[in-house]
Amino acid sequence: MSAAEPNHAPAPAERPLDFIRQIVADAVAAGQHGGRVQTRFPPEPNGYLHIGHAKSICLNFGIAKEFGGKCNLRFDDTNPTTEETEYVESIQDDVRWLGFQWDGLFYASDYFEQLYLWAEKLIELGLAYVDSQTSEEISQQRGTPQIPGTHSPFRDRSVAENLDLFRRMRKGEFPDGAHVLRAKIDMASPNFLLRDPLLYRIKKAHHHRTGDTWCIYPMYDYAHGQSDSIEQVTHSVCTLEFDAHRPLYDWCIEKLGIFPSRQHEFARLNLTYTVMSKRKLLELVQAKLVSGWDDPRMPTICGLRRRGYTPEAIRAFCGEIGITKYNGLTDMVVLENALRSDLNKKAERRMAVLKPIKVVIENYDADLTEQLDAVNNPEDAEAGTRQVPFSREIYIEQDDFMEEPPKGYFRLSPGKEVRLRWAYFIKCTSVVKDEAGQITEIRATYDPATRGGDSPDGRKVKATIHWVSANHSIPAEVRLYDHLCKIEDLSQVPDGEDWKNQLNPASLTVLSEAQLEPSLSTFADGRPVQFERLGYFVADKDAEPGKLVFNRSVTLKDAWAKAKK
RNA sequence: UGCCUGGUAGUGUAACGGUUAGCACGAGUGAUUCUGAAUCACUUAGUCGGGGUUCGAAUCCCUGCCGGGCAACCA
Repeated sequence: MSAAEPNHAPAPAERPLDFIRQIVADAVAAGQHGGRVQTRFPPEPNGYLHIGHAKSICLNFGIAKEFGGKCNLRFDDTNPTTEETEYVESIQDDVRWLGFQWDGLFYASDYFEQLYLWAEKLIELGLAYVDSQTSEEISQQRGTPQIPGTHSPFRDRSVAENLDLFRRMRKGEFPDGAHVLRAKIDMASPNFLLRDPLLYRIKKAHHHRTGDTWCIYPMYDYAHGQSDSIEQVTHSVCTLEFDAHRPLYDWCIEKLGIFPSRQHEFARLNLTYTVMSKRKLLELVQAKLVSGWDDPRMPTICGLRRRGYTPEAIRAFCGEIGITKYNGLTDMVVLENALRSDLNKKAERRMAVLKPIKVVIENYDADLTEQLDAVNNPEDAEAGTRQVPFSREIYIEQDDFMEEPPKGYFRLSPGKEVRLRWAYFIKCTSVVKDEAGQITEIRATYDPATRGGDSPDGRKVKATIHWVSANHSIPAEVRLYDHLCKIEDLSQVPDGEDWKNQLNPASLTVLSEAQLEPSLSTFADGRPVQFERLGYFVADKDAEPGKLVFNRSVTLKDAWAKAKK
């Protein structure tokens, strides 16, 4: 590292370099590849991106940016049976939305011809052969961790025969599964991936980009490193499970004598109370246990976006969690705090009553409506003020009234006085109940001298509560979200047990009776907003004319809720 | 049982053989407050165990324990 030249050094990073960035910094300092840095983000278009991908995106694009390099977006589309254009498009949307712009946009399928030619080269070098066994036979010969594998009876076919068969595989002369191309490495290697790994398989499937041009497709291990090499990727960053693949990655590049991209592995992100596997997320979508990939409970980028997460919050989160090889479990509150911290600065405040109960202010003129000034964002003077209508009948939150308050309860109760935010002090005089004994209405009086919320006599109230004017408020549906899963660590679900049993049945609560202050109608455009004392919210796309729908992005911290536990 | 990896407060991380082992989140206490929010201050708590090497070890070596990964014609 060069703390060497303090004079014209850029602002020092607040954080020390993570081990990947350190590797890059060392390479640059050593003048490797002339100091050029090239990374890539290589998703397979077989699902939507999730927050774990965001970690990788921030890393790869971040490195390129910080070291004056470039980062490509490359679709790893070597398996036509699982990949779709829908995913290609969503991935591009999500990467852009996160705030990154790729330099090159590529597909592994762009390289099929080159990859094929290199496969012929491996055959000619005697390093690859066509195996005509079934997958079961090949699998059985692979051996076990303790027992070496055994050679395929086809392992010593001549170069000419291999070449002929491989070319005919390409031409489509054989059905799926009839032959595969394998590398000839070492059936006794302790690393299974070197026990003559498959390079190509026959798949007479329609590819989302190459159509029916090909009927043989390269395997990941054969395609990935060579694609990196073609793009002159200097640092190929991937997750830990590919660690064991590195020797094969290096083997291909070395035998082919092509640009030496190098692979480095970091730990993937795990978050509490959610799932982070494309397979499981797809399962949720297909089983309709969520409304889609963008269900706000999903940890997908589009789900988080719909939930009200901002790119800034996600990027800040990714910067906070660090990059290591330790396979940990990050607490969901870290993500939530990243959002709170971003939105606290930029979300305007409004009042909304989620579970309303009516309050009648007995000494307030029934014909009167006042417009009261309210601050839009105490954290941002630029946000200005607005006017909120006040009248004799208002709604407050059911949770803000208790007929028999427990110790430590500051809010409204019989005989107690609270402040209505930006309005008046009110004191509860009585309650009205129905036959069942349910409170249907709260009666109160207000103190005209406290207009605006300040008491001239200096008397204090313990609580300030939010409210809306019953005659002016607009109804809305509000959706509250909780953890997708009941348990913290989904990886602890034993094999053979359905992980879906751990889904949280209370992950979605729909409140259809909410009442909003009138100015909230202008938030239908999707700007984030804080409902005072409740949390951050965002309008949902399900809204229709006359029917607003808001999603709760995240609650505010709530010391009272915590105290009650 | 083989190979590869990893193990620092509750959680996520920093330390590059040389500080009283730092930071963030959480938790707790207090101040402040027209959001039980935010903000501010303080407190809490850690090098997986055992051996070695060294003047000095979280760091290097050995060993044990624990976690993760690896035997798809998936990526």
